[in-house]
Amino acid sequence: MADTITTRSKDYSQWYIDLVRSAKLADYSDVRGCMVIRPNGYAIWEKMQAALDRMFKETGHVNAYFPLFIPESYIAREAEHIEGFAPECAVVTHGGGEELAEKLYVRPTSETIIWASYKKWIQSYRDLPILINQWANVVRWEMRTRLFLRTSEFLWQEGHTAHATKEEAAEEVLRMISIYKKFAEEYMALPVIMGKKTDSEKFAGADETYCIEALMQDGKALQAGTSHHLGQNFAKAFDCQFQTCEGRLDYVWATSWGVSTRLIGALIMAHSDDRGLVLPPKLASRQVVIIPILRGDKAAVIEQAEAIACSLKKHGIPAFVDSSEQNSPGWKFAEYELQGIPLRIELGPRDIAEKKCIAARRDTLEKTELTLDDSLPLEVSEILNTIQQNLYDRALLFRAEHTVEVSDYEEFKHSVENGFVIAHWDGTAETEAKIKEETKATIRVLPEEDDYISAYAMHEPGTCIYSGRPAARKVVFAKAY
RNA sequence: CGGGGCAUGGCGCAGUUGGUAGCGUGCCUGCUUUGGGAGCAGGAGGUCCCGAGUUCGAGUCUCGGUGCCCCGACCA
Repeated sequence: MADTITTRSKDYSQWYIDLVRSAKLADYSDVRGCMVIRPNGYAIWEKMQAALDRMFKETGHVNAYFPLFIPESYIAREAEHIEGFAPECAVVTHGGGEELAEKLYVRPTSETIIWASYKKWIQSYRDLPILINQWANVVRWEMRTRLFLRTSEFLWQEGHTAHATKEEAAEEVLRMISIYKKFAEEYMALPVIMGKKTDSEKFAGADETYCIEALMQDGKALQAGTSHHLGQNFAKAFDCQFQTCEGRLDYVWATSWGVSTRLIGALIMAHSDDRGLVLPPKLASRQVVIIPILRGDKAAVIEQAEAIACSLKKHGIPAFVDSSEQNSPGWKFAEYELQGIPLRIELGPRDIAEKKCIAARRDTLEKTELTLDDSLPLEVSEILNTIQQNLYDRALLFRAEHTVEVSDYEEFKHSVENGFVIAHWDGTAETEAKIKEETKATIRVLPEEDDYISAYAMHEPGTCIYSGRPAARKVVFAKAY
């Protein structure tokens, strides 16, 4: 018997772990809370990186790299920042066998070390804006970890920009959260709600935090990306002033934004099923697997399979043939379904005689016949597009079916177990905290998208779900990862 | 940091009142197979987490460590 995965209905959390490990995406390491990202998992990250990196560059950003180690004094510069991050930092106290004069923090995020450089680089408004992104690893000493979703070390990208005006920084914050939304929806086939965080859910050191929130199959929300307006907080902490075009001195305005390997977790939990991973074609490094049925004239079957792979590759579709005789076709079907290859083509002597092949979709498990002629690459390409679209539509439908609007607190408590709950909030941190304490649900997002706002009449005044006081607007609640 | 659980071939597990360490799967060799995780035969692979103790004898009992996983509080 091969690996079996716990079903989602039996134990969602165990299903997730089983899937990650049996699809060979990641493995536990001997270091507490740290994981090994295996080639199958890393390939997804590389596809994500490629798409995001292109979008960043198209909007004028450049890549750079800053040190892994941050002097303790830097971390301590910004009050909220150190309060938020210091408790979960790994700290280096020795180097070269000697105790260090100043402790070095392994970066939990790089605002401080980057702003130490920006201070040196910025004198005039002519030096602005600075639009830098960094691909890096960061470390946060988490209490409890989960593969991809929360590990002590993780991979991410962090953009850090510097601007002459508050407005320009605000535009950047929105530009980047919009890119994240576009990426989530177009590449990950993952519908997300874009909007603002409440003050208590904000990034440590930010004036405003924007986020994209996604819904997983178990009804829990996952923050998939964030973009922060840092105001002048870090510029002030690092004494970073510039001369404006009017000749005045002013502090620089800052943003930072990031997504991490957590996106891989989001991808898994949004689309996959009890047979294993389901990958959107745009993030699959291998989109088509061709499985020859080796009987009769084996060489002829393999030759035909290779020919198909070759013609697909010529049309930009990454395809490969598994002609090994060590495993049966049935084994291969199951294995590549587990790995989430979007499309499988089965090809045997019977098919070749009839000039056709079988195509099996991973998302629906449907099998269809395709004709073996020059139109094949085009047909395959269309199926892949259909799969990509279907995954998005399916996830969007799921979200719609798991979003409810409530005005009664008892109903709220019940509904919040199943997905997003839209309700009126009086705008106070006290109410937010009480609700979290009683239900473990948090305010995920104050939506900023017109479509979403009008669909749920988010700006309609009403009565707070908890306090009964007047509420200016509705917000989106959920239990979160 | 609180509560629970686990530690035995690569992986998953069993191991009775303390008495020669086993099963499934995977791996290697060969043959037969191949349209939904193939069959037969042969084979390799173990400081039973670490340390002390009890005992003629400890995977098993006692004490002390360590590590990991799960459930909560913190978090992308």
